[in-house]
Amino acid sequence: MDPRWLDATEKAAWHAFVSTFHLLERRIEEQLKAAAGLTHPQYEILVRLSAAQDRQMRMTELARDVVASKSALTYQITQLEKAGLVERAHCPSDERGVLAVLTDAGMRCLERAAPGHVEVVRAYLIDRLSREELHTMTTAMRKTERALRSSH
Amino acid sequence: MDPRWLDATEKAAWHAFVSTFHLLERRIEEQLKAAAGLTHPQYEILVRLSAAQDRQMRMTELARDVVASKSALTYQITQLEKAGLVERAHCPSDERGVLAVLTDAGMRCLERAAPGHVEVVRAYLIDRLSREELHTMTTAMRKTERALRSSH
DNA sequence: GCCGTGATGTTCAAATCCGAACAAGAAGTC
DNA sequence: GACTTCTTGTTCGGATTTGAACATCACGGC
Repeated sequence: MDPRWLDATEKAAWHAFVSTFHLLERRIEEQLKAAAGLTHPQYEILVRLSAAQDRQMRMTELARDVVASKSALTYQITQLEKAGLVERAHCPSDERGVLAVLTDAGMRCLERAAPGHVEVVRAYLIDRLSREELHTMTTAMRKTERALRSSH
Repeated sequence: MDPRWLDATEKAAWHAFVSTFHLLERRIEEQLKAAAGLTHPQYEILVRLSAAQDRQMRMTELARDVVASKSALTYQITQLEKAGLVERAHCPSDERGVLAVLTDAGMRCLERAAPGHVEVVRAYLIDRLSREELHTMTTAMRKTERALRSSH
């Protein structure tokens, strides 16, 4: 039986989605590298930690949040630790557990990088969309996110 | 002066966008690897070539289309060449130019992988959105894409 | 024609990501 | 308590990406 191919509208939607993401990702990497010597994954890690209770999070939870594999997170936390932006700590409630803790230097680094980052996200995405469009996009993305997270 | 931070709605939109893309990308990689031993970038290359005049394209143009760096494309074309899915040819009109040409084996490989790929894109994104949502998302993505492409 | 500027594609080292394999601890069952 | 199963985080090898440097060729002005 023949698969249901994508029609022109659907193809356009998919293609625009993928291309735009990659282009935006590039611009973001460029900005973060210049402003604070960070990669996007690293920046995302710092953001989550800064928003977390006591500025710390379990490795697995953090990996889920930033959508990274466990090994990728291990690598990035090691890098951030070398840079003095994050520290590892034992988890009191679980002997196996490791906590990633944001240091003061990490917080300052984040504060230095954040304004320029937000600027880019605004300039190329957020500020170009109406409130209506923004809401629709969020709804759409959430549907897909839920489906993907629940099916694994 | 203080930057205009993202409010809750904007932050939700941005976060949903990034997370969803990464999750979907993972699922796509998984499907393509299982179905045809391809990565997503490789699949995208085959798709463009299959749609191009004479199933061939200049390296630079192809790189722009799939949003890859020149060196990344060189690497992937080499991989696809080893697999017999693509061949390199001299460009008649430009002595420096290189043409990537889709082989018959490449076409067959694409035909084998495509149905399952479309299935995933449908199941997690396209079929979950109304025609209205689809259109809004495309418009939104295009605005950003244009802005990013024109500014570099 | 010649020179300066740009474009094209490749190469290289370094950084990063992934997945599988692994050791260690938690959690549930009997 | 002993056993099985699951979870946690790391390690390792291999694959991929990036950006800079490079050689080659195209193109415009003069």
